[in-house]
Amino acid sequence: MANDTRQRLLEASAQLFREQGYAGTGLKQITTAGGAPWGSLYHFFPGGKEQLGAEAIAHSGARYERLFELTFARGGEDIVQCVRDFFQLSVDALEKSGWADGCPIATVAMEVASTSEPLRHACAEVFASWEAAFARGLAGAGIPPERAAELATYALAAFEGAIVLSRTTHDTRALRITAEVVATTLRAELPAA
Amino acid sequence: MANDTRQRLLEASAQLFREQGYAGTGLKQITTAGGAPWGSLYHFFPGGKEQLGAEAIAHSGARYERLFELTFARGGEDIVQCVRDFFQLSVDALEKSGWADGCPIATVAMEVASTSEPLRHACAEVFASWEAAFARGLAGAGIPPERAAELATYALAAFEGAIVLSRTTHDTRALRITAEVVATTLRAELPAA
DNA sequence: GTCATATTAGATAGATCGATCTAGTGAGAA
DNA sequence: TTCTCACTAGATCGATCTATCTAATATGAC
Repeated sequence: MANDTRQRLLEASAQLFREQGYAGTGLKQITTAGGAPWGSLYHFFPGGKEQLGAEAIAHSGARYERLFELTFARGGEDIVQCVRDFFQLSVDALEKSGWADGCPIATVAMEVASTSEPLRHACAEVFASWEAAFARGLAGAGIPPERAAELATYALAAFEGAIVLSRTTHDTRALRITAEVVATTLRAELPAA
Repeated sequence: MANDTRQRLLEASAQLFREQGYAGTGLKQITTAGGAPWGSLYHFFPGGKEQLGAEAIAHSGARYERLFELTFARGGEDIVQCVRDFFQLSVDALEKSGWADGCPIATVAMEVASTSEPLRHACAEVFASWEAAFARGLAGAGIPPERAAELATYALAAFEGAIVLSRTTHDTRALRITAEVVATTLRAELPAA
């Protein structure tokens, strides 16, 4: 068909929501950024802004999950180094984008937690998928599954919070420090080699 | 004077920004929630929404900093228990408020990081003040000042991220797990008793 | 080629946004 | 009292928001 308008709208939405949040991004801005005609927006997303939001969250979530798995797969056995690598990806992304590209959904997640149940739920599912991917990596390194799930939640929380701090302060210090402490903490949980 | 209109506007702003974010909160909603006449808003805050936002951030930040210091003071020597207590405060606040009261400024911080330099700076200052308060507590427990500053950044990041997860999932699990891991990590850094 | 459908085009509605303005009210100072 | 000034009241402005609507135009099936 050679028509990727829908995809462009989705990616423009994901990028803008990531930077400016949900309420702070207008549909007009999305169509402009996506190079899509206004009429197409409600054609592809008849549910309006909320549908666009939900799909953008899921889209960003799935892409980031692949990044998780790719990082863990590339790291092989050394799970601690994988964690460090993943933090480093965010360091690079923040610096490269001028502190715009933090977590793809955290901004929206906080905004909509008390204002839109469908969007909150979409965010919760994404976080759960990331936690699961993280937990698989930790379990693969020999940590008992139940403990791996707990540590995945912890590591994800530390990661998200470090992004909040680094993006706000325009300084990667929080991400770098948090990466080291989390890496050390996780190493201590690994089974004796 | 017996006129606390300005204060009511400030507190209503702080509460609404905390729940719904900056862009998602209208000035009309603020005056209504604060029981203040529309005309008063631009009388007390001639700088408009941005001034109101900056002052609300500083207001929330100072109040939360006192909560930090109060928790640390009450805990006496046992810094690890202080950390646990502080996480517990958030657990209680989230449950009591129906998952509305998370971090007082995180939602706004993420939103404005790429859209308003004055507001971003206000958030950065608040985070710095919390880190400093945290670091004082850790240093008071015998951790070398430089390391205390690092651990404060780490603990604050973990705390913020856990709030993001708990508020989004409507489950205090992330906060509870993160509190335990962080507490264990910090205990290992304390000088031998 | 013809027809049905998918997509685009963009005007428009109706609401709400932040901000400004003038007029009015009220309490305390002189 | 009378004056002054902090504060309130709320209409109003232009911009922007989401959403809907009708036409026009492509596109692919047959």
